Amino acid sequence: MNEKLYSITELAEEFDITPRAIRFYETKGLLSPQRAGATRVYNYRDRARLVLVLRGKRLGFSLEDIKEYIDLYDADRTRSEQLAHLMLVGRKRITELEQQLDDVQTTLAELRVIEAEAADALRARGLDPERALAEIAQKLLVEAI
Amino acid sequence: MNEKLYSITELAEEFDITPRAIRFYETKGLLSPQRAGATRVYNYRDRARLVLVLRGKRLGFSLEDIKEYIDLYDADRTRSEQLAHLMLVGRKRITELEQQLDDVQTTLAELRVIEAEAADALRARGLDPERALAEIAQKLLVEAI
DNA sequence: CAATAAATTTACGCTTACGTCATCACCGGA
DNA sequence: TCCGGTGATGACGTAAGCGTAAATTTATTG
Repeated sequence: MNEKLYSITELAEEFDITPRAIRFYETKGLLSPQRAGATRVYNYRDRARLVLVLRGKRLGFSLEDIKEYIDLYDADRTRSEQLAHLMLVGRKRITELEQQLDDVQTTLAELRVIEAEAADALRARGLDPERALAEIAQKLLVEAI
Repeated sequence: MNEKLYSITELAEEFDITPRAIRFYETKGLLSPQRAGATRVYNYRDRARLVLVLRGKRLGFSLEDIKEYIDLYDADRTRSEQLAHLMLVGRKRITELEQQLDDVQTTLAELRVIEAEAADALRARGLDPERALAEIAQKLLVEAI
């Protein structure tokens, strides 16, 4: 059986992004699908790279940083020097991410306190926080139309 | 005793930001210091608002979100609505950060695999990974000069 | 009081990550 | 053969959050 292929809009819909974004990632060297004529055709490897790109974005990385990260996977491992370099860069990234992990946890703790305080304040006014939340979410939705 | 007052540069230096940033926050309605003639003069309340702004930024909120939060104490909407809105925005951010936490951990695991595989590959070549690492780090350092 | 230093306003610039046309080509179906 | 849909390629637009002059006024200091 042939491997599964995807069109640009199929991928876009799957990940809830636009074809424009996918093309943009390509101009930045993050993707490089085959072409059938001029039409882009994505295989599972391209799809996997896209997944990495989107995860990097959620982590708050720039596309340039993401490119460096992805390039680690594809790094040349034939020369000892390259392997050592890979270890070096990998360790650096690990250190950075460990710091980020710490930051995120601290921030999360702080946000949970804020949320709890807001809920308390609403209850002190005789309101059910969840209901109040649902109502304002609804209101903002309506206003947006 | 009169309350303590601050110039724009004093505040800027204290919080390690630029006067330009502080003026920018003002144009966005986040601060509204008194004026002595044309010169901005900040009191402790203005300073407290600035602290809130910077905290909000640390937590990853937009200046617009931060404005909503700060206006909690001014209220043009009802206070309950503001509180509910705060909860809403806070929860959204919490969800994002929880996802980030997950992503960071996944990425860390992957990087550790890459690092370990590189180390193995080096050992398979009869090299000590730590030495190889130290050597290439040294080499890159020298090249940088 | 002259020379700096500090502040103000105005306004254009910059970067990242796309959004949004406009124009054109191509492919399959009625 | 004409049409609708999909895709491609420019190219300009946009939003956030300031940076960076430039031109001027205001304060401070020797």
